[in-house]
Amino acid sequence: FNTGQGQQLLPAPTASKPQQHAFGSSVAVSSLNGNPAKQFGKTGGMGGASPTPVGSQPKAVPISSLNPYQTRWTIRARVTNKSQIRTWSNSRGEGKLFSIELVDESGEIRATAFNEQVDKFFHLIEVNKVYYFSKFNMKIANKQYTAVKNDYEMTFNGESMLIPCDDVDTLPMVQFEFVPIDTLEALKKDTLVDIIGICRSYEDATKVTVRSNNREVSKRNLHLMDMSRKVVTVTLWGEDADLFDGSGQPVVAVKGARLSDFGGRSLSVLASSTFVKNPDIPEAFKLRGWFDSEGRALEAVSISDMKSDLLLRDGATNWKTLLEIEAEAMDLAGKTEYYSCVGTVIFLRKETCLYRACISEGCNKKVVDQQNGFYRCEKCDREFPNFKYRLVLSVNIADFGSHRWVTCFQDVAETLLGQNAAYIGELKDTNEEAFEEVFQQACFCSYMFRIRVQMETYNDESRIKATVMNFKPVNHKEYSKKLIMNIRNYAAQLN
DNA sequence: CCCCCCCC
Repeated sequence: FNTGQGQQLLPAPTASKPQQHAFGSSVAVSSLNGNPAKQFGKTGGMGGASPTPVGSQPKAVPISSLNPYQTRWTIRARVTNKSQIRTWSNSRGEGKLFSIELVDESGEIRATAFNEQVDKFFHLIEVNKVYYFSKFNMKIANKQYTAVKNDYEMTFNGESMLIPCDDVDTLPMVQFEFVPIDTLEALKKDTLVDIIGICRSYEDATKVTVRSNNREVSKRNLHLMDMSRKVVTVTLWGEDADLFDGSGQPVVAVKGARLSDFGGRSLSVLASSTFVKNPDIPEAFKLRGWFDSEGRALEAVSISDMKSDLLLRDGATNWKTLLEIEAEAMDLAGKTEYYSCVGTVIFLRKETCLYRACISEGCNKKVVDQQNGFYRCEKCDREFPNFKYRLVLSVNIADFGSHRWVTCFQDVAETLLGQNAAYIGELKDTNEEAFEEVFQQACFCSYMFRIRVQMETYNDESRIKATVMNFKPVNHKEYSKKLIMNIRNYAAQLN
């Protein structure tokens, strides 16, 4: 067993970072998989080839001192999270993996095991237990995918060793860095955040069918409120959704929830997130006290059910240029994205914008002219003596870098054209000049658009399907501010 | 070497 003692004489690059004591809170997590590790005690190595000599105690360095340039070290850390085993298959190959999250007094780090290492180590590791870890590979962590606060990650290899250690009370539990709910609006979509709130209310679990794989999965929304007086909707998935009991308005803490821009701002609890009900931490007690004394009486102001026009506010969300939308559509693969963009209407496809729709309430299906004064709706399986015009308007919008066809349905198209569908239909049938005029008026106007983008595939050919959800006139003051911010950000990237 | 995490 190598203690890596020499390493401690070297400067530890991150040991003096304030982050090591910046952790707000620490909590024990109950293990989700009842999979007790064998207790080899201090003298037996697990997984490694060489046993530890009797009576010797590995000398541990702080997690915060780990880096890719020093390899002979041992850390002593508590396992605060352990994933399930997952398989993957992509162009670079396939395999299986699991990962764990480790905490000591100095910080935290994630470790991932692949393939043979999964077979060797998965069953030996138990959540909340403390182990000595040595002989791991180190690599740069991709912060995009983890809420664990470390620049590096450990990877299990054939030499890796872990030795169970009697629990050390001084070792912290899960580490949170909570952000107040009212600050979520300013954060980028997809950011991973730690959140704590009172579960003020919660919905029943429902089944949803996942578009990409046609699988059914449970989901359940919770509504969390914190001392910023704001409420955010947090979605649980699968078994977590089915098993959650929110009775008694418990405190809920999540490490590594993903920020979405649905409804404004909402959160999704991922498989990699750590979810804790009524955590034993000071923030939870403070929140409980605040809620019981005053929070409960406050009106719930949600950041997750913004009116759609508010989604066009700057900072609300996901601004892109048309080029960026196009570039990102490539890896959309069956998923849906929402973007905000500024563009100018450069063309309207007026010839095909109207269709004759079924008049029964809420149907709107296209009807077939029976040439006998009646119009047949296949969906309703009925014939009617009349129809109503509805709009499906293809609009070409342009910005400085690109242009794109987008679809506007009924209400959005009526607003864009400044006339209702019935009137436009009437003009088409009776006054071609006035009909033309409507479209000329609508052309070359600039707007802030909220656009839904999906990748559609017809016989092996993919194309971008874009729908305008809503739009509003360009607020030039707001837009200029945003452009100036972009320039600052680009300049910062160059440095 | 993963990094999918779903739905409105």
